[in-house]
Amino acid sequence: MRSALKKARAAPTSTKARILATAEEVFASKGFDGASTREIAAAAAVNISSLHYHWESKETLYFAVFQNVYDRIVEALRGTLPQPSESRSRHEVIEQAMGTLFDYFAANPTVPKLLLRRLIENESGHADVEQQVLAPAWRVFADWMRSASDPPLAGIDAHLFMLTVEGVVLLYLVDSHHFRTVLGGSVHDTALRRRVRKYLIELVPKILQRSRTA
Amino acid sequence: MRSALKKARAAPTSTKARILATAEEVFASKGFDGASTREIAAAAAVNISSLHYHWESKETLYFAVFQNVYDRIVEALRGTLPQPSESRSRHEVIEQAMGTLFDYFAANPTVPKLLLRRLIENESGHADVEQQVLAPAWRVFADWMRSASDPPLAGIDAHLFMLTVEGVVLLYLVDSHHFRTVLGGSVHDTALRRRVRKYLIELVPKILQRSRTA
DNA sequence: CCGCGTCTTAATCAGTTGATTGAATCGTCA
DNA sequence: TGACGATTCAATCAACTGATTAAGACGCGG
Repeated sequence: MRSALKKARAAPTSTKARILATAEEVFASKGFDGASTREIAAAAAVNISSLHYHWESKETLYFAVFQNVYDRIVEALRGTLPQPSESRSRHEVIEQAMGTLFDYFAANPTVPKLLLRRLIENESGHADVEQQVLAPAWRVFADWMRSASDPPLAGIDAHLFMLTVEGVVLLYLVDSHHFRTVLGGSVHDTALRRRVRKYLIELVPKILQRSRTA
Repeated sequence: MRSALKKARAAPTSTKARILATAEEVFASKGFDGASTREIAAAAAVNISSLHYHWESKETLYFAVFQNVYDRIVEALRGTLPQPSESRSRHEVIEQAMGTLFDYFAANPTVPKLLLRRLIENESGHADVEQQVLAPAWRVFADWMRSASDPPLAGIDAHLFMLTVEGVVLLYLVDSHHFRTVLGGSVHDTALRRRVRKYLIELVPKILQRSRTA
């Protein structure tokens, strides 16, 4: 698991960055309640006091992890987000966004796990993190979708579409035993990953089609 | 939250059943690590000793909850599962299964939360529960899909299709703050639920279409 | 060399956790 | 009445939790 992280991003230099990266891994695999500060510190080869030196509490560290994750997602998606003066075709934009999202999640296996975890947590107290970082990028895309007036985008509910895409990509990259059983292998195996990636990208135009019965 | 449960199934009579139902709610909203046996017992208005009288440990209770949930899902889906001598059209079967699944999850809000939680947990130790209860029903459907040789099902990867359906339905019914923000309301509001339900059912034939670029 | 930010060490705090004990109580069925 | 399963009660156990304290050590720029 350490190797996957190294491949995805540069090894953290400072102690603070190393704790943050380790906390991301532990929180992703065990959740907030399942992970203990002592375990995180131990996994990062760092004293617990160092952890509390940089962050006020476990909760602070937890949301620092998410802040960091969201920043990286937005950065990864920045190139694919449509600009006001945009020449690419809709299909190009959407397929590229889907592909980028998929590749990023595949290269950073902790991210889909964390996002899915956050999706189930229901304390609305800390919704700010998503609101401030993720929502703006999301809104750009939704506005762009709505403004495209000719088929095949017209008549499609932008909200439902994007939640579907978001959800499907997320789900396929949570490498659970259930998915491994059904798919007959890990999504992080090269061959299978390519197949799933192709499937998901080809899924987008299908979803965007008008319903025949509507 | 208690009212939704009452609507979905009859109020549990025995103490054991009441503990099980309460544990399902608490585990669904707080997860295994986040829930304490004391809290479950208190919520069920029962002494902790009663809990340990019926179940050996917290973990035993946890998987008893899942055993129960899986049984109910299979039972709810039983009527929609295609029989060997089946006269209904493919579209009918699939749309009915999708609708049934959606309605059951909507009426039992704890279920999608639990399933999604279980999807992230990565200790493969207790995969047996799913293997024994859920996998058989799943296999019936997959075999049936594969055996349907004429379009529009031919050429579609049954595994990827079913995981997609499974995932999308699950995700839409986890009533997270994120989804509430994006959708502008709870999925458990009647009007919105109807819209999402229609969208999802109409999604199925789209997904099943052959890719134009394939 | 001094000072400052970083980090370590070790000890300790009160609270919660899952689990167990042994005795007492309740209802019901024979 | 008696026996038995179900349930309660109060107390206790060791282990772990997040967090804090105070003292010291390291390295680096001024």
